Amino acid sequence: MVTKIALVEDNPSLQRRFLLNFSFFEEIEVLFCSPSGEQFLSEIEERNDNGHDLPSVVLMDIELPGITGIDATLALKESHPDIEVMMITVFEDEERIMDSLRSGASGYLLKDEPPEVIVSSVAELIAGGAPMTAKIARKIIAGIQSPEKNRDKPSSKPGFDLSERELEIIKLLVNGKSYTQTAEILIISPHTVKTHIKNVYKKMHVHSKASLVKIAIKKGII
Amino acid sequence: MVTKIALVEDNPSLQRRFLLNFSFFEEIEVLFCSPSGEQFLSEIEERNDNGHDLPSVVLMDIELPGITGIDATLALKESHPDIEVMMITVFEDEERIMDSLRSGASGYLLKDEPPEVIVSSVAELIAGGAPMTAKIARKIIAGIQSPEKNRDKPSSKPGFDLSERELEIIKLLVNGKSYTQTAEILIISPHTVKTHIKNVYKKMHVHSKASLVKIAIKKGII
DNA sequence: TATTCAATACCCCAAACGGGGTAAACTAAG
DNA sequence: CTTAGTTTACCCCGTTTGGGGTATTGAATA
Repeated sequence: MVTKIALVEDNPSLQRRFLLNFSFFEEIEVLFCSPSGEQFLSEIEERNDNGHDLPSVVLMDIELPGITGIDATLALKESHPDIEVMMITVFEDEERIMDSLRSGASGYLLKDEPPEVIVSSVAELIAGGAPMTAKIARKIIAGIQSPEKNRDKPSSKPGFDLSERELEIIKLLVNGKSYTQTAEILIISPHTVKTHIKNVYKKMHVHSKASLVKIAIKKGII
Repeated sequence: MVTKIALVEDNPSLQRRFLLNFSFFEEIEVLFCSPSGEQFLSEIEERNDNGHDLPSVVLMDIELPGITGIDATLALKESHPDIEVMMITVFEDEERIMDSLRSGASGYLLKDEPPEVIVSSVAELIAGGAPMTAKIARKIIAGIQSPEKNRDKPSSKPGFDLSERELEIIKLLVNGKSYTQTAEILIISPHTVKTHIKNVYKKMHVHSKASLVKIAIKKGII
């Protein structure tokens, strides 16, 4: 069975290296490769709308121009919870590992893993596993056992490149306020609130308040 | 300054004891006393709609007929985050204490506290404090330091006396589905989905999907 | 048996929401 | 000085949601 995957990687040479490596494995088909989280999410939306193939697995870099791979994962999982995400990155700090898993990634590998390991990890992921090295597994256990690092920050920072005003409006909406009520509280026109929300939806790649609330809570914008 | 409070207590003799005790303190005015969480929430909604006085502080029992005081607190905080809640109960298990605090209660006293302590705790609560006995404070620290008891159950059980079908529909809505999509997935009419949601809203005392999503996540109906 | 409850489905209607525009005023950065 | 970004505000449109009903069926229970 051929597994369709997508890459999110901004470094062109690494991108080429991945594509070359995967070309030797016929069980893997790379559908597309995006250089940023935003472009990746747009590509997914477009394919979804046009009825084109979607990947079963996404190999996601963390450090990217624009939104992080962690936020991109959060947004992807909101609209496509069935697509599996494996982080492939140079970072191995507890913080980013835990944030990735909380965002919905199921695997976590380092960039220097040999191609065979990455390919077999993709298979493991589809089989329902959670591929990662022993070293990373140990850090995850540590992360779970240190509650101070879990509390008060469900994920990382605000993220998604939102402006102050946008965050302010999100907080009110998440707390159950309508556009009209939010407008009254901030003493601006309801049209303005709507404009802000439209921009927020574009930035976060969501299409409803329910999804906004879910992601906002996960990211701790409570 | 007179502080307006409300009581939620089903035991009639305890109810009378509280009312009698508070009558000796002119800084406390008991607006009303409800024998169940549902009746309390309805009373709050009615007063809010009619422009009548709302309490600044609610003394909440946990064990109640119908929904628990913890769920009543969760629902109250969703619509009125400024109303302070102090649990007054016979329970002192870590589980219920933590659940109460997660639901939004700021104080936690035992029913055998002398009236002066309760009255001064109300003042402390309004001043921004978190009144509780040393014994309970110690249990809270323990609760925070035991992550196994935090994970996978943000609060207690489903709660709110929801039926299986209602829970099923809530899960879909919280995951971003519209009424129509939910109806298609469950192979029922969108009218039926709406009927269920109307019933859920009544049970949970919310009036929007955003609030539903928030409470559902807090209670782990994810 | 009678009654209650869960689940189903429809009616009506007004308000809220989501997405597509355009555009002005102001600030900050190049 | 020009460009980019933020905040403000309006237009259009169709869809979704929330709240008020009523009503039938089947299962469980008093």
